[in-house]
Amino acid sequence: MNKKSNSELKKLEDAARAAWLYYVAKNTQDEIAQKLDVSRQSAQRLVALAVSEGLIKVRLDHPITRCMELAEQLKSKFNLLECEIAPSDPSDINSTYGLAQSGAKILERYLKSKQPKTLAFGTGRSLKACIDELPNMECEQHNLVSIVGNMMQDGSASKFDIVVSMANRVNAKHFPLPLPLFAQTHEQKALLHDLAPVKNIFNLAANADATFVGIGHMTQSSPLLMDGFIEPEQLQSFQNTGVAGEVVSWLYDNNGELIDNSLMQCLLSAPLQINADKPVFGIAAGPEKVTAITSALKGKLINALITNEYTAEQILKNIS
Amino acid sequence: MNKKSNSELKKLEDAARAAWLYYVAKNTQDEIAQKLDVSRQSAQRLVALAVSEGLIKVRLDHPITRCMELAEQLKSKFNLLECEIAPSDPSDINSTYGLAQSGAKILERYLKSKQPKTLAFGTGRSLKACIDELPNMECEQHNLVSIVGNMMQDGSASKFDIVVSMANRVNAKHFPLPLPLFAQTHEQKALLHDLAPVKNIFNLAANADATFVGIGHMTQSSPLLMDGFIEPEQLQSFQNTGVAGEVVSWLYDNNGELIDNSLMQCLLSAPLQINADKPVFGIAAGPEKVTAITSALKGKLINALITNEYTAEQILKNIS
DNA sequence: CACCACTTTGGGCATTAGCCCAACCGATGG
DNA sequence: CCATCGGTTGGGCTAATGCCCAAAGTGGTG
Repeated sequence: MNKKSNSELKKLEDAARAAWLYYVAKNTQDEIAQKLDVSRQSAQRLVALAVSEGLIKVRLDHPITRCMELAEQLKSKFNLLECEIAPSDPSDINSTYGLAQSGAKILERYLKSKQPKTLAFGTGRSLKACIDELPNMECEQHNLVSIVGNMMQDGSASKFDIVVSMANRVNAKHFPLPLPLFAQTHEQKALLHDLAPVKNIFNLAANADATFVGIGHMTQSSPLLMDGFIEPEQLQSFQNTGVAGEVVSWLYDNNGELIDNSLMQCLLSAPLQINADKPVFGIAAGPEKVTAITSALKGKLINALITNEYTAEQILKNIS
Repeated sequence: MNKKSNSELKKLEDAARAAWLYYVAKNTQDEIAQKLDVSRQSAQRLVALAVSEGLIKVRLDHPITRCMELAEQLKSKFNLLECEIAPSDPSDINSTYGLAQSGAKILERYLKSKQPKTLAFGTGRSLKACIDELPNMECEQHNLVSIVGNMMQDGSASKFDIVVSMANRVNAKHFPLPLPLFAQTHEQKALLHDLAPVKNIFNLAANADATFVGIGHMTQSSPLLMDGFIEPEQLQSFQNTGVAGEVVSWLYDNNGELIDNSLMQCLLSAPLQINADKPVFGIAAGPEKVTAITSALKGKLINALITNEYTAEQILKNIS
């Protein structure tokens, strides 16, 4: 995916120049146009390109009091190791702007460590968005481990594979889990889990310094359904049998108790490991996710949370 | 030092919110004003406050960033009209790969102008490499002038003659300087400089819209020595008498002061003309060149610079 | 070489941002 | 109670920005 043609790279370089002049040197687009000898409109396009290509990262460096209070409350209610709340856009509760930046900030903290760290990752759109907010870094000392299979049924790699795209960006050793999401049978599952590389990956994951997972919900827009891992009828049956959400595809009920059914018995994801001092971050926000997040917190499927102001408020309202 | 009154803190928080809505959630200031229930102007002030308080961090995630910063530093330290820094290959500090492209880009900017321009040129390998990076163009409106003799002692044309090979490529009117590098005597120099075509060329050069020169260093690989213009003993004596470098064969010391000796008195190159608004670009890079470039900058023998990242860093380290 | 499809360019225009300034507010002291 | 003063507010103006669209350029194909 990093295949950019030479002319595209050249253009990106110009875009970076333009963006630098614009954001860092505070030039107007007119001035940039002069300096790069292009028209004003082209300069504008270059700046826009730099932004849309993600060359420009904006970060807000202020502890917004309200968010900190919410974080504090959630931490104490659910005994969390960490909790980060991004501000919400009050007029658009569905917006997850900001979540990615907050997640990236946490990730960066681990990545910047000189000590080698092992970080484990689930899947999900929010998680992917965090990766996209990471700067390019050199982190050869760390290990990135996938705890959920990255193969689609047809053998292609999942487009939400976190570990690979993250490794591209931060240049760390990475261990994608070369398995589909579900096995066909119990026996196959046992077989696959007995493979040496898989055992090694699970072992790394079990001892990871931090784990980052998305939290899937069970409405019509459930990620499992959207990405074709389950059928609409299955989703319906999950909803009917009280499934509240999923974490690395482990389904759980309203109390966060893992559900044991035939599907789960074929699930190839690493078992969820929560131990006292290693954080397992759930990353999710939005009205649809509130129940799923609340339940995951109740069942201690996660012990750290990255969400936004709106979602945090709803979670606290849910349990009070 | 962080003594902020309560109301100031409150204001900062609003500023943070406004800035978040502006930069992260991409709201317009009007929308922010509505959401925070202030006037549009106040919203603008809040955003400006957040920026000036450093709450907003903009990062540009592209290798070119470093180059732009270095260029800015050099420009302000030496009061340069222009400065272009090409990225260096970190694993090979000697490589001048990229320098030629950067130089060609600047040249092209002048050549693309519809207005007739007069461009003056010294000699040098780096400069030649820039020419080789130029695309073929039709530039009949421009004049290309040589400010250094292109004749070898035996009457053949120097292989580094810039103006001729450039004219071949861009099809512009050109004025090679039909003189050797050095005259035999003062009298001969006066005679040659009095020739009408030479006077015309010097006149054009003195009023050139931009001048491009290489920067020669004084180690064993000095271009003057390599090309047979001076003898090893002369080089040795230059080194002993504190010659730091040369620009169009004008020798100068560590402070960029021109050196006056018998050889210089016979030098036929055009005098160096630096005036406030016409750039004289020095083009050079590499560890051997650092001292020569630094001195030329100090002495204002050049007022614009094209070099690479490594060299720029060394220059800045040299003078700090 | 002409043709078509696709991209890039820059003029024109509506929207947005930045800033000056007069009016206003509220605390303080006479 | 009023005068003063530092600071804040929002009207109004201009510069800057973002975007549409027609036109020019580019590259691939028969």
